[in-house]
Amino acid sequence: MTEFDTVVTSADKVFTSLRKEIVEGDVGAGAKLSEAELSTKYGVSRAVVREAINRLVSINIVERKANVGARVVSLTLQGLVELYQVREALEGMAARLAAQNMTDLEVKALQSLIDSHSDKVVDGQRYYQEAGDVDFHYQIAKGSHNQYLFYMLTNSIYHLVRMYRVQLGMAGPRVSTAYAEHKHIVQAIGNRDQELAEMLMRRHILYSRNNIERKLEESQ
Amino acid sequence: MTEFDTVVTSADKVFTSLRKEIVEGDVGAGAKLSEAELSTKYGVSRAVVREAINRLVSINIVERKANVGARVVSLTLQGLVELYQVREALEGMAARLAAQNMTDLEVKALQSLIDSHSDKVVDGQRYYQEAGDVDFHYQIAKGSHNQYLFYMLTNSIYHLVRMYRVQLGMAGPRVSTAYAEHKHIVQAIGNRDQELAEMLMRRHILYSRNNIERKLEESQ
DNA sequence: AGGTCTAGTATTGTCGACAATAAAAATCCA
DNA sequence: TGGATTTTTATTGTCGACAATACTAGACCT
Repeated sequence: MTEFDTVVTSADKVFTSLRKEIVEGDVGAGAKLSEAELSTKYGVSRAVVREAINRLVSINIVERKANVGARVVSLTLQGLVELYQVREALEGMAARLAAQNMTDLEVKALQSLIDSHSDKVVDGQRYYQEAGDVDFHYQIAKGSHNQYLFYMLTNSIYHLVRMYRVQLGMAGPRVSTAYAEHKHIVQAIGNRDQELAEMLMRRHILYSRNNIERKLEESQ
Repeated sequence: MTEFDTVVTSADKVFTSLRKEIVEGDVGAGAKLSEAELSTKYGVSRAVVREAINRLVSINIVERKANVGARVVSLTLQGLVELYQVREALEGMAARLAAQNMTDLEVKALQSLIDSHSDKVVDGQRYYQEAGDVDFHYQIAKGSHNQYLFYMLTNSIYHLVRMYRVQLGMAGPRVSTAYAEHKHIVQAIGNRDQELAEMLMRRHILYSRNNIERKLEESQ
C-alpha cells in the first residue's frame, strides 16, 4: 500500500549487516570472511553470503582472490591517503554543485542543521558530535543534485572513511575547528559561490586527512 | 610458471564479454538481461550469469530491481552530465597527482605517446585516433600513483564514457582540438605544475562534455 | 463497460550438492 | 636432514532444482 516499499532481499540484509560489522570494527581489518561460516551464522545459503560478499567487494571494503577467499581490506597509510585524495575531489565537486543547484529551501535546511548540531559549547567553542559531521556531508552530497556522485559518496566512500575513523579511535578530536569550517562552507553555498565552496570543502577534507593521518602514523 | 597468471573464473569471462557487448552497443541501452537466456547463450549456469550481472551493476552499466530483473542503463542527458561532472573531478585530481607523482620516465613516456599518436596530419592540423585519447587518459590515471583512483576510472567511468560515445556515434569529431589540449596538459605535468595540470584537465573534459552533449540533444 | 479480484505464467531469489582449485600435511628421495 | 613431491583437506566455483515474487490474462461483480 505504501508508495515506495523497497523490496529487501536476504542478500541485502546480510550485506548491510556485514558492512556494519566491518565498518564498526567488530570484524577487524584483514579478517577472513568464510562463506560457510557466515552462512551458518546468518542462517542462509552460501549463495546469498557470496552475493553479499561480492557487494562488499564492489564498495571496496573487502578484497577477494579467486579460489582463495575474501578478506576485509587492511588499513594502511597509503590507502588512507588515496581514499582522501578521491574524497577531496568528489566532495569538492559536490560542494561546487550544491552551491549551484541547491534550492533555497535546501540551503535553509543546511543552515539550520549546522546550527542545531553545534550543541555543546565549552570554553566559548562549539563542539560537534560525529553525527553532525555525517549529516552535514550527506546533505551537501544530496544537494549536488547529482545522483551518481551522491551514490559514490554514500555507498562506498563514506563507509570507508568511517571505517578508518572508527578503527583508529577518532571519537571527536578535531571536531571543534571542524564546526567553523563547516560554517564557512555553508556561507559560500548560501552565496552561490561555487568556486569558494569547492575550495573550502577541499581544504576541510585536507585538514581532516592530516589529522587522521597523524593518528595512523603513531599507531604503527 | 608465469609470475602473475591471474586466475580467470567463468563469471569473469561472462562479465567481460557482456561489458564489451553493452559498451559497444551490441546490447542496446535499456535492454533487458534475462538470466536464463544468457545462461544458455554462454553455456554456463544461471549462478555465474547472476554474478556477472551483479558486477555489471557495480560498474553502473546495469540496473537491477529485486524480483524483476536487470536492464542496461538508459542514456539520458541528465546521466551524461552527472557522469562528466564526476569524471571532471576525478580526472582533474588524477592530473594533479600525476604532476606530483609521475617519475621522469613516466613523463617521458607520456610525451612520446602523445607525439606518436598524432599520426594523421590534414590541413596542417594533427588528427587523433580514439585509441590515442584512451591511452592518454589511461596513462595519466596510472601516473597518479593512486590505485583507488585508477581503479575507479578504469573499471567504471571509462566504460560508461565509452558507452555514451559509441552509442552516440562519436567516431572522432573534436579530436583535432583535443590534441592541442592534451599537449598542454602534458606540458603542465612535465613542469610539475599541479594546479595548472588539474585546471587544464578539467577544462578538457568540460569541452568534451559540451561536444557530446550537443550530439545527444540533437539525437532526441 | 469499467474496474477489481483471482488464477496462471514467467522470472528471479534461494538452496543443497558436486566439481575444481589452492593451501596444508605427509611422504619420498638425495 | 632438507627439499621437492605427492596426498590430503578445506574452501571456493559451479550447477540444477525448488521457492517466492511480480507481471499477465481471464473471470467476476456492479
